Amino acid sequence: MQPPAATPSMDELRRTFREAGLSFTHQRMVLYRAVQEMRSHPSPEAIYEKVRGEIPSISLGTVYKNIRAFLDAGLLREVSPHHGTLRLETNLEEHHHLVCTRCKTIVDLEETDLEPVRLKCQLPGGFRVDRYNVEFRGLCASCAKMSELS
Amino acid sequence: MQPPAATPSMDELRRTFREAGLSFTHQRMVLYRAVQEMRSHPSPEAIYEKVRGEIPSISLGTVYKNIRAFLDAGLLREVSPHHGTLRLETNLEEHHHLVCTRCKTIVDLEETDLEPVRLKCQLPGGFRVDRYNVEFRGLCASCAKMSELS
DNA sequence: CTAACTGCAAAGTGTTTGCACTCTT
DNA sequence: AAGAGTGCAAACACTTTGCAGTTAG
Repeated sequence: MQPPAATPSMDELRRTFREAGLSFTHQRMVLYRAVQEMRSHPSPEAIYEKVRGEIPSISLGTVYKNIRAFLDAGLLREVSPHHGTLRLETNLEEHHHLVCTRCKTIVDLEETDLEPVRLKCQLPGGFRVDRYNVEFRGLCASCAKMSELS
Repeated sequence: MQPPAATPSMDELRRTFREAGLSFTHQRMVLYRAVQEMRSHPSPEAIYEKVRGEIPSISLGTVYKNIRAFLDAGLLREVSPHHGTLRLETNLEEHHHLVCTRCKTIVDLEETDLEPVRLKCQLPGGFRVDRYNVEFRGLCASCAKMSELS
């Protein structure tokens, strides 16, 4: 269901890091490989636990610093643009979201603004869906304008 | 674009709270109305700021406790099931998510598993979409089984 | 040799909890 | 009167930051 997650060779990694402007350290390499091997959308803590098997002396701070470096370099992404603070929803109807990834503004789209989403495949065994929601990510008008100026 | 957000009358609120098993207090009422008036998916902090205009002595703790009460009662929802902890994404391709709201597991669906999402309307002025992602929420097989037992 | 990275500990956020007091029912 | 809710402060969980020592380029 996922591409085979071919663990990249040392040399490929060297290049990847260099292109991202990151120097090649043992910790960094092990961290990167660990995340690639975990197909499970891991948390920093989960990555830390896994990597400790290989580098027992690694610190959680290093894990966080490297995750941030990977994110900034576009080597990794965050699942949700709203981790960090709780955001509340008043509209209990089925609806969708337009999210500005810069200022975090959320705008609702009504369900009827979209053609219904249709699955072409079966869902993984036994998963019971309650509802779905489409999230469009991008920049709102004012953030888009600001980013053009730079 | 949103239903008129008719601020509920005192009596309607009394009933709403009673049905939710919540007693009717001044703070609660002002909080609830404030959230309904803010069509902006507010954070707890934003709600606190707004409500302080009306009840300067209210505490942030009370705001959090009431938000939790509203969430538990289904009067409010969280925008993201993953606020709280950073979750990382290895798959940089366009794809979608199946999320178990109980154990927070995330499973990827490939883009080709879905018919393309089609908008029936214009996006609000000037919004620039980079990508979109469909999030199916529900219970995974094992969590579904566990919840049947209770 | 210099700049970047690591480990550790301290500081920051955002959120929950415990407790004495007050208000709703 | 009993139970629920409030305010305040302390405790927590998650994440970032600062710094001295180490390593990569």
